[in-house]
Amino acid sequence: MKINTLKSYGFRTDKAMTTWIQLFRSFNKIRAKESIYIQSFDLTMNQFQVLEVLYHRGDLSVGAITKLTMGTPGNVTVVVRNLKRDGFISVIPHSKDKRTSMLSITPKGKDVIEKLFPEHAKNLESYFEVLSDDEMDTLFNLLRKLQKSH
Amino acid sequence: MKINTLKSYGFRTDKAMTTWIQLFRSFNKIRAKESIYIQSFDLTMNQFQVLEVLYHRGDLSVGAITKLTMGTPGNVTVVVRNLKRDGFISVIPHSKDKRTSMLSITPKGKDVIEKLFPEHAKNLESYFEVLSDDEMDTLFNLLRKLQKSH
DNA sequence: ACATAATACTACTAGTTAGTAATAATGTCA
DNA sequence: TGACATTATTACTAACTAGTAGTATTATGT
Repeated sequence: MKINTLKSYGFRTDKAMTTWIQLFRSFNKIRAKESIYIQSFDLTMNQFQVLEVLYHRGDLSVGAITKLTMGTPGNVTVVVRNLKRDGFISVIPHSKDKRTSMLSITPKGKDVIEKLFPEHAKNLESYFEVLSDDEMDTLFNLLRKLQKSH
Repeated sequence: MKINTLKSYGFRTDKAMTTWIQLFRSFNKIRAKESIYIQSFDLTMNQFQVLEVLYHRGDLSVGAITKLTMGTPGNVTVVVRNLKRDGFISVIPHSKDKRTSMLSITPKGKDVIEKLFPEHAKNLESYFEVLSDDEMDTLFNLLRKLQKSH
């Protein structure tokens, strides 16, 4: 058993790495908790995300969902297939462009989102409880700056 | 096509939700980019994470890796199986406790980490380029506070 | 008409989860 | 104390979901 000393890669690099680790942990902890809540409604996080975007934005193509959920066309296809199978969404063929079609949330899909969303929102609020209003604003702005820069 | 108005769930709840979205986007963008780099060495992000922790911390059990990588015993088992198959790690049985064993990085595994890590670190640095030293400190502290509170 | 672009799918591999098996540690009582 | 039962720990398996690379189909531009 040998411990390799964690060598330094320079001031800014080390700073970026430790910040990245905190970002990773924060994201993971919150997502893991919400995942458990969402699964009590028999949805995976990916399925929830697709359903939620269809609920809030209206009918969308696979491509549009891909962009909004930051997925890839391949995995959205799979998630959509499972949502169709379970009756949460339906497909409306496009009249002109035969490559694409619109996906639409069904009453069953709407129902489950309406049931789970308010508590989902409350859960998120509770995870951020430790931060003051100002701190949350600062965090929001820094993350936004980070995220927009690439 | 019907747009459901995004209703408000209250000041703090809305704030938490928008901050969560930024956290999600920041994490995803960085992870997606690094994933492409890591894959050019024929490793998935999960495989890289396990290998990296074995490189930096020395031999570990599945349970220890699970904690350090925030995974679950089941998925670490699978990742470890693939790393074994590809010759990146080897298994040392525990003398006393027959339930567990130690995992150890092989020379081949060490080699690939040493090849990819310096540029990985530089990549991370570049993603955080847009933030000043002070901003990065603030971001680090806020994320740490968030992450430790649950 | 031909080349290029856009769209989403399929097939394959990896990851995730719930449930379980194996082993070890602890408790109970004669 | 020793035998047995109970509980805890550890990690695996099986079944399902997600992710990726490559491809087929349709549309658009020249």
